[in-house]
Amino acid sequence: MDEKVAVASLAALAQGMRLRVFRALIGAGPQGLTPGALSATLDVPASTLSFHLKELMHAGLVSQQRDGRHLIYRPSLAQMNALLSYLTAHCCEAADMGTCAIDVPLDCTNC
Amino acid sequence: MDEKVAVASLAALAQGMRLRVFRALIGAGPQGLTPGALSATLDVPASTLSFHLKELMHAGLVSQQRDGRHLIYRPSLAQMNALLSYLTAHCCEAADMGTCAIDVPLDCTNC
DNA sequence: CTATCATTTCTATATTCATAGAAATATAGT
DNA sequence: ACTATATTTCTATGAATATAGAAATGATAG
Repeated sequence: MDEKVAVASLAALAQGMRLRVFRALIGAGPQGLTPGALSATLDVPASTLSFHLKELMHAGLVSQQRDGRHLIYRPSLAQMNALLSYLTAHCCEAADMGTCAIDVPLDCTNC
Repeated sequence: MDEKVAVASLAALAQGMRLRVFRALIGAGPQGLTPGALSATLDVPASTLSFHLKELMHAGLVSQQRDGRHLIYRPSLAQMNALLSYLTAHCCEAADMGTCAIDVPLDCTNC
């Protein structure tokens, strides 16, 4: 994960509708969801949803697979993990307080 | 953490300069850094830096404390933890694959 | 090969954001 | 009080983004 990708990923999530889409996919897990299901659940026009799914794809946060005339979108858990790690990496490194035991999640109670 | 706050937090981090500022603060840990130090390290004009610090403050991702004529900015680890939890909550809940053992981080290898 | 369904791309409009110079504010030392 | 230092607010300009209707694409069944 480099800064460019991290910024793109964060920007992808930094928008109400997209965050709802992504969380719905996280909730669905590996079985994923179709745009149709998302559109119905989240009550959003198909074209608007498609715009947001494209943003999430571009950021690498979701993947797409065709199944007949449906598309299945799934969360890219590896990419999400990489992002979380990037955000919390090197926590308290400059604080010279000995080892900071945490990595992800970032509790840092012992810093 | 609610959606509004999550979006604001993500938007605060979804910008190159702000992400660099935040990561520098994460690296510094609880001892924090002054705008002067950040400005020098990141090679950014004071006014631009101030704009970004204000955004991070608004999002609740950093805190501010005056120390003489310096200000000290520190990362708000609790807020950051809340954000990470929000992003990864309910992972695979709809996937009816039994318990998904993960919380944060989001490994989800057993989903 | 036509009808239908699922989804995307095109298009336009309205809104929001990043940058950095210059001026203003706050604190401390003399 | 006066000066120096640290930091913020003001201001203007240039650039990026969200929305949703209408048209286009891709896939299947009859």
